[in-house]
Amino acid sequence: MPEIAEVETVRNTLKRMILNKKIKEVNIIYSKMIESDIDDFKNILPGKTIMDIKRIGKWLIFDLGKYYLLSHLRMEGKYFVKKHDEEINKHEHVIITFTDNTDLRYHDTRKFGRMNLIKKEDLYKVEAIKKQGLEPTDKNLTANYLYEKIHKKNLPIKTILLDQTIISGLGNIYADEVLFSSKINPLKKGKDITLNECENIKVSSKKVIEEAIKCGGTTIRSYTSSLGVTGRFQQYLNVHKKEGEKCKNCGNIIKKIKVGGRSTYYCPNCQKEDME
DNA sequence: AGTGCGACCCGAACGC
DNA sequence: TGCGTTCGGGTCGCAC
Repeated sequence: MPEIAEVETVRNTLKRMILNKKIKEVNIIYSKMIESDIDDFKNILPGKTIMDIKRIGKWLIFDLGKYYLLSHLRMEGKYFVKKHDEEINKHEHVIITFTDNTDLRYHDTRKFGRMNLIKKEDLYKVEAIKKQGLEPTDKNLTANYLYEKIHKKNLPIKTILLDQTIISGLGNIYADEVLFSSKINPLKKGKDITLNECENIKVSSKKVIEEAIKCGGTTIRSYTSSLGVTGRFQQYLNVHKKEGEKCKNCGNIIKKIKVGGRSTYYCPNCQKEDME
């Protein structure tokens, strides 16, 4: 599933492929994908040039000059660059055609992804963007910042790590990996997390995300990043999707549980419940 | 305010 | 084998 490392990989790949291309026309096949006005989307995009591609948390941001096109891939969103005359795949929902007759095609089997065309000055009026917390690589992400955000919360730390308003960009895969690396039980409540553990979470999230970005992200289940790029990080996963396998650290069997409705993998020995 | 949970989707995995 | 059912996963919105 696209988490911060996957989105970053998509961003870098797309920058190489479509930067400076000029939009000729837009074909919206599945209109629920577009959160902003559909007519604006069709009318404003033609003539615009892809000036830059940025990212905030898991949001991909196409810089079009006066406008930003925001794109959230949710679980299975991908981009492909194809020739305009290639047959349209049934999971391709939005097609942006450039003046050189290549397409940027948004592909999403689950149709969960969303796009939003906004004026640049309105970026921080978008609620989801405004609320984004600090990224794992942000220098301002400190143990104290985390401690302040979570020490009154009664929620399991796993659930807290998925909250984008605290740390931005972690999803279900990396949250499990960060907790394993921090040796914290996923069910431990926010209010029971010590400052020292916050330091471990900070260090681990930075390490896990930087490694994952270096590998081009994780390819798991149906998720492959765009353009045939296959992430290599899955071979470095320690717990996620490893139920029944031996912990690489201690040899105990990795367990799978549900936390806040989400599948959660952990080592019951390395991440004991009563450990501080 | 904080928390919990269903809805959104549909391919894959599972159960019989 | 074939069919019906359940699951998963990020985020939002609503209920408590």
